[in-house]
Amino acid sequence: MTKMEMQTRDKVKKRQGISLYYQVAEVLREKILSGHWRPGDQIPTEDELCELFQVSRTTVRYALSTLVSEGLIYRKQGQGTYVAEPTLEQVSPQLLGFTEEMTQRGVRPDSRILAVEKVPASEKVAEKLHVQVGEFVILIKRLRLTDDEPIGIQTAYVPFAVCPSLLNDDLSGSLYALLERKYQLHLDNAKDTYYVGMLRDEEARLLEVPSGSAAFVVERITVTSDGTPVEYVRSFMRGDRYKVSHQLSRNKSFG
Amino acid sequence: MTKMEMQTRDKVKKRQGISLYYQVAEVLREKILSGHWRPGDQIPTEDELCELFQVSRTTVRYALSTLVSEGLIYRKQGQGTYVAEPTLEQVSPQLLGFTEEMTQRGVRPDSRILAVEKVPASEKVAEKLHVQVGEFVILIKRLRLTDDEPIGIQTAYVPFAVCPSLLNDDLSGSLYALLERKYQLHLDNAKDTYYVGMLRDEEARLLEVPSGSAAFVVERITVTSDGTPVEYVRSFMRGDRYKVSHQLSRNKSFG
DNA sequence: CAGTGGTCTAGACCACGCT
DNA sequence: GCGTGGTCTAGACCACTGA
Repeated sequence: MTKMEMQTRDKVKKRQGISLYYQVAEVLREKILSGHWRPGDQIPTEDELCELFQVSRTTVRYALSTLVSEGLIYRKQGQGTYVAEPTLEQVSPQLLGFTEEMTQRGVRPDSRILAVEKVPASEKVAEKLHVQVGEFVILIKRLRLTDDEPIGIQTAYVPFAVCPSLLNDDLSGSLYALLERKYQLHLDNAKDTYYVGMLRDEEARLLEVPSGSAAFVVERITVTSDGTPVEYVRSFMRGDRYKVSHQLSRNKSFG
Repeated sequence: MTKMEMQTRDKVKKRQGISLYYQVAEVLREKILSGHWRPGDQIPTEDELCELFQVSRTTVRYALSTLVSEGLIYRKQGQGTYVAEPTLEQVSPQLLGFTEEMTQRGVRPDSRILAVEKVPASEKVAEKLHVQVGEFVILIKRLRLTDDEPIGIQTAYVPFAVCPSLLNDDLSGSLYALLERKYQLHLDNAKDTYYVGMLRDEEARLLEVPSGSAAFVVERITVTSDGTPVEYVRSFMRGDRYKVSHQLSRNKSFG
């Protein structure tokens, strides 16, 4: 397998507050998800990446570590770093955001922001997030895409008190990355509920399916290590294209 | 919360081939698991750990990163590093049959047998059960009810070789109970896949919903402890009444 | 403001897998 | 031997938190 070349000398420099390792990871992630680099390919060595991006080896290694943890690449000591096989289906009961889930499935996630607003919590949202009715929450409504095809519409609610400046953040990417990286929240677990729903006219139009089509609905409440709910999200996924798998075990833990 | 002190100046030096960061992590892990440091406690700062172990900050941070990924500690920028709450029940979702699941949900399960036959495995069934195409399997098709209301139609396939006399058994109750008690199979785990499907005329009639209604489809492959698939079941549940919940947990690796 | 973790540099030497 | 990733140093500056 030939080593992959970087075509462009990608500039990664002090782009307003984005860390270098994050930018490096971004570029490499794109190479992989776009199919520019394919599973099994060896990517440039760490020294080459240092040269290409004009950053230190520590920075390159930190970027690579994040990609390893995402399952996109793996390292072989004494040999090189390689593009991993895409994980076919999400089987582990691991809590992943949309961006992370799709990356792990080996498709390229994207999103279009439909709405970002500060709104008073409805009764339902208040109950889910353990806040008072009328208390401010941030609503984030996004159209989600995989490989440029619309796959679902997600409406997330985050307590305003938890991250007041979220309104100013770039919400086109991973919300979880923001919550963890910028707001230092320690997401711990979530409860997912799956059921069948119906798409209304506008939703169907956005998802490019006939009005009245069935949707695979996912409701999730995400809580941090100290038990605080930080996100309630309802996702209407295209019923014809989305599925979820889980591993269940019989063992009643300790008979 | 008072900052925890290190009592001993733990030696971490070139212990034959064990890396420094690993030794540092080992010592800290022991402090936490032994209860010497308790959840919520702040551990020594990175600079203090450098001093204590006489290693560089990079090494300390790498050690801490491994503990973060293990969920033992978490960091708060500008504040410190703290011992995490132990993860309460990281038990993966429990594998239950229909009868067990509904009993646990507090409703009365019942079923009507629609068909029990010995049939040759189709290509799809053969693949799922790891048998040869055409090899005999037992098909069990049942209408499932809760509190006397039809809720779903289940079609299960069990390799004939696994329990040849299943045809003579009473299949109106729990199949899992039969497999475990009578056939001494040790059911271990299953993979569930959920997606949206469509009900055909006859299925809709049995479920007492309009033809063409959406169904919540569950596909399950159940395997025993030795990895043998013993059941492949596809369930068309009423989309208007059935939902499934799962607990997911975050296990960040890096960041 | 001082103190914390977050990011980053420019080196160094080691352990490993190949030829 | 040579090139790879693995480990490690001794600094530096930044961003965030709390008093």
